[in-house]
Amino acid sequence: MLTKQRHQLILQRLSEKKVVKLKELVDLTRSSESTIRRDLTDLETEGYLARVHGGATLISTPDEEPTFEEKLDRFVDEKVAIAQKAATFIEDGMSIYLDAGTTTQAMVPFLKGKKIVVVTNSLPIANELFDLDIKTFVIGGELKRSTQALVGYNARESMMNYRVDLAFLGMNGIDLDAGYTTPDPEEALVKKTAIELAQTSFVLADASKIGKRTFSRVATLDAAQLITSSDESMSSIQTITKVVNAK
Amino acid sequence: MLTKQRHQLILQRLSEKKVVKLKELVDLTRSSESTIRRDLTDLETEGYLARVHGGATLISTPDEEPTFEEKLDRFVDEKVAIAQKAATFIEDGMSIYLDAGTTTQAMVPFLKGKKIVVVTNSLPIANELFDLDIKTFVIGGELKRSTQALVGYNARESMMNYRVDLAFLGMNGIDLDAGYTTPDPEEALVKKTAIELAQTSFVLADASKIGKRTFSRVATLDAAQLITSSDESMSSIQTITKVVNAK
DNA sequence: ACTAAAATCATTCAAAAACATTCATTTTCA
DNA sequence: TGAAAATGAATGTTTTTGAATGATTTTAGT
Repeated sequence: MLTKQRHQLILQRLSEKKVVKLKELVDLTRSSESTIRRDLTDLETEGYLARVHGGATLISTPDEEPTFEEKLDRFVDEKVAIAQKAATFIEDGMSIYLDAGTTTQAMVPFLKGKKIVVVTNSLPIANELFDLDIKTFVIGGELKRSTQALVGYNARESMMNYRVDLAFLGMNGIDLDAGYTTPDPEEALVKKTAIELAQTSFVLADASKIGKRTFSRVATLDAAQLITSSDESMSSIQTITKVVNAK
Repeated sequence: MLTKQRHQLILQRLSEKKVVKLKELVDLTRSSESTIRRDLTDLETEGYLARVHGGATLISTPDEEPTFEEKLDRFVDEKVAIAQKAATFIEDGMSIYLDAGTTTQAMVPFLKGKKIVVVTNSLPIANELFDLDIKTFVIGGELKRSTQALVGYNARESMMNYRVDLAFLGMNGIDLDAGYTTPDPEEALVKKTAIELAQTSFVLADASKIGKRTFSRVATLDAAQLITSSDESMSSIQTITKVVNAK
């Protein structure tokens, strides 16, 4: 593989994911660690990226260190764009399911004023919806520590009482072969159930999730439309399910 | 996971929750305590957060005044006394139900460290339990505006999946003739169900509720023990059910 | 208020991961 | 063909990490 091509690949991957691991690039380009290291050093001296231990990240703004708020914003930008796009599918009178997760949570502000009913398994989302005065149903279940989501068998049981028009799900892995995947089996069960009870399902995922596969299988790609802002592998996924570009 | 990524996760969580516990971040990032401590010290020196004992907090958190309502509540001391008394009935290994309400919520601090399982229909209580690291199940249902409680038919359905040793309920009216009453029929349904599925039930009520009667009948007085700090009409109620004095 | 127990903390250390550097080999291109 | 450039492996060094230890703070009980 030509040096130019590798550099191109690296920068592309970086612009999508904000940070890349060295090992990741080794796999991606099928070249040695040494080579990737050299590439990263070169690209750094050319000002395209910043090396960090374990890989590289996008360069910070040229003039000044971004403030705390700005950094957060940049991190959230992609999620918000996806969330906003997702919210456009919601019409007055609909009932929707909002899965736990930062991307789906980003949808909440865009629901303001809509005459809808929301079902969710996320405590933070329920709290936000409460503030927005939106009719909200919370499913039962065990409160999971890391994500403040309600999961497990009881959650599934409780969900079966609802039917929604649209379901919006976060996802950790989207892969052509593996389909939609997430690390925790109990969360996977909840997501799976959500897809079952919704008329139409959407998966919200930023570019970093595309091509990834994690432990628990949720569904095949055709079970839900994908809303993302990644161009990468869009074309191949599009042969299986509908893909919405949030840009 | 790359250091940069951890830092971003930490800042993101922090901006959402205002304060984070170290343990929480360990769960979230799946890295060791040591690593998180190092991250926090780094981020602190970079000026992104302030470390506090047990975790970290946003740099400029204007500490919230106790709300108008809280200040106005003359019964706050009484509530705490009742809550503390109620908590003494809970032993390790038990499963308990905590009804939504300020008095039952006051029990939560007294649960710290107990090896129990809690079922609740209250979002605020679930949030507090989350911080205390107590195994928590939330029942499903509609989120009621005024109390942030989950109520209604679906709540009842969802509750039927659990069996608890003890149930602790708030109540608006305790009257010799009318029994236990509460204003909202949907909440009454939930309370009634809780009493059904618990082996032993307790009603927590300050003096202001004694002798009152409100719209919806929950149960007769003998269906639950009463924990109160009122001497008034204690004697007459005692002929019907067990009364615990919290003083 | 005081003491004991528990939780959290800073510090240290060894293992693991990632690193820069060197060098022999392969590729490229004149 | 031969020199320059690029590559990958080998080496020893540095950084990062998680566990262990004891110190410190917080909490609970009297």
